[in-house]
Amino acid sequence: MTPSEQLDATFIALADPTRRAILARLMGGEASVNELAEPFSISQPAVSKHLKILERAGLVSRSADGTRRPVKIEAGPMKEAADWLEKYRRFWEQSYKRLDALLEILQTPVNQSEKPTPTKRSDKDA
Amino acid sequence: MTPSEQLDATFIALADPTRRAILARLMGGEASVNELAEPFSISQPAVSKHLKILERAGLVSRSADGTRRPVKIEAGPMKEAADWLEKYRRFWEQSYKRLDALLEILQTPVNQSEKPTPTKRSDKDA
DNA sequence: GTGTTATAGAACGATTTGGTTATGAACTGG
DNA sequence: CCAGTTCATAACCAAATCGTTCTATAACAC
Repeated sequence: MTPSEQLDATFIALADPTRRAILARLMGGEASVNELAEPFSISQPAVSKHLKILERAGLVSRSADGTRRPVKIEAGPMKEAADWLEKYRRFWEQSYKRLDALLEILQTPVNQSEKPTPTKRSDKDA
Repeated sequence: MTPSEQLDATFIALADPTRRAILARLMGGEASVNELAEPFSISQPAVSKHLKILERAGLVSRSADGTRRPVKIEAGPMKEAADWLEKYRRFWEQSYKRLDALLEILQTPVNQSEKPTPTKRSDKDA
């Protein structure tokens, strides 16, 4: 899986409220499929499908334990997604800094700065 | 739009490599639709659709300028998504700490705890 | 064994996505 | 006014999502 495909799978997995709720639930510890299905008022096969999408992204793992398949949260891919977003956090922080700088410049008395559009006025003035 | 729907829209928007590339391109400054379409070898209407999804998530904004509709990146929703992921970053950092603590506990002489699978470790270690 | 429980999978349907081409609307410039 | 540019929209298609119900598998309990 390429890094881009990994990001695809992770963001797709996070783009559903049921799956985010499943992850939130799993932060409290492992859970079986039926335990996960109960509070969501959706059928068990629907939860199995969500788990497959989460598994595809590497966000959860399962361990066979008899008939149970306890689901456990995995952090790795989420960190990659967070790192990706971090790049943009830096960008918009820079933007705010640039905006601050611009506001400061706009408050200084602007007398003789550069002309934005140097229209070729040749004979009338200057 | 509820916060959950906002997160849905944001993660959906980020779950496509073309849209992530568009955002990356926009970090270099505003761009017109055709400028965005060119490097991706997809049609202009396809880019318009991607922009609509990005706009729905509030990740980009457009300003009417004649026939041009320059596209600009917006930081707000991305920050919300990053904050959401941050919660999980804290979780897995805690997990690592708990793992460290567990490993430490496991190295202390365990005498009388419950044993689910009492492997025959009778006299050597402990 | 039989029966129950836990889970996966097949089959189906409605909706959404991501792409296309063709067309229409709005502004620009001669 | 006419022509060209920029962009959005409509119509369409293939594939994926998200849900359902029904069934099959696998392990446990009796």
